[in-house]
Amino acid sequence: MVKGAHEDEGVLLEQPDVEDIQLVKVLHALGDPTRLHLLRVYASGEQCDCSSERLGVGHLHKSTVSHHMRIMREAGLTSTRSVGRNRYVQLRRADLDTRFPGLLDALLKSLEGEEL
Amino acid sequence: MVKGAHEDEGVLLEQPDVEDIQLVKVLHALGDPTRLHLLRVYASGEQCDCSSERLGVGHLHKSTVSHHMRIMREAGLTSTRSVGRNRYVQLRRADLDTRFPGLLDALLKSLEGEEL
DNA sequence: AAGTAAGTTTGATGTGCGTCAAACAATAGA
DNA sequence: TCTATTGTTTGACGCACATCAAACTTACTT
Repeated sequence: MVKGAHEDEGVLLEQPDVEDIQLVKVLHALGDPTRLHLLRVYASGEQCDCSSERLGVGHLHKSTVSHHMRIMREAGLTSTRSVGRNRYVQLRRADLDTRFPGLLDALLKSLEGEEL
Repeated sequence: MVKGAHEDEGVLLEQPDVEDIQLVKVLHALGDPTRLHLLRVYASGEQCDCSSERLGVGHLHKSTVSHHMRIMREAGLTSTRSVGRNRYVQLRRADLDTRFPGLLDALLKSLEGEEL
């Protein structure tokens, strides 16, 4: 229904304002192999459905994945839209670039070819 | 004794090789307010004596500071030389730039004006 | 040699985290 | 209206971590 894609619909889950994003929380959120992997996934795919083998976290319980996504969202890394019974997650690239210029790019570049 | 400064003397404490520095460990090491503060200190002062009010961690026990410095060293962030009964710590700028180009600069820039 | 100073190490403690399982909520489809 | 699906929430468990205190090591000083 509606259209084929999911542009702007859905309800945004709670997330910190740009100016409230704290570096130490961002780094803490990324100091975990699973979440660092998820960062890479969200950086590749524009936005992405959650809890699935497609995220490369099929070995984890869905509640665990949900937990990780909450931490990333509350750290200000990701933005989640709830549409229907799906969640669409995307990186807050613009916000992160505003708050910490160059950091995200450096992180993603550092992540290339990194084993987790 | 010897000369006035401490250029190359001292014994290097154990630290990972450049190619063994893992991003996730670096980020985990920096996902803590105290260690993020220490990063800023080591970035300013070329190298620096440890365990003191001068580090801005006077509220912590010396063993706690030692613990944090060990974690940063084992993550590959810092290099520690033991000379006499002092430790001299410095950022592994070149190594970090080799391993993760642009990351350290972005981190330090993001750290400017950041409250911890 | 004795004492002092700088750090590390070990042990103990409380807290937070990653994980799973089960229960719950909300929505889509029959 | 049932039923299945998607994801969150809560509780429990084990493990890691930040912290302090005390003991230990090493080295400078007198």
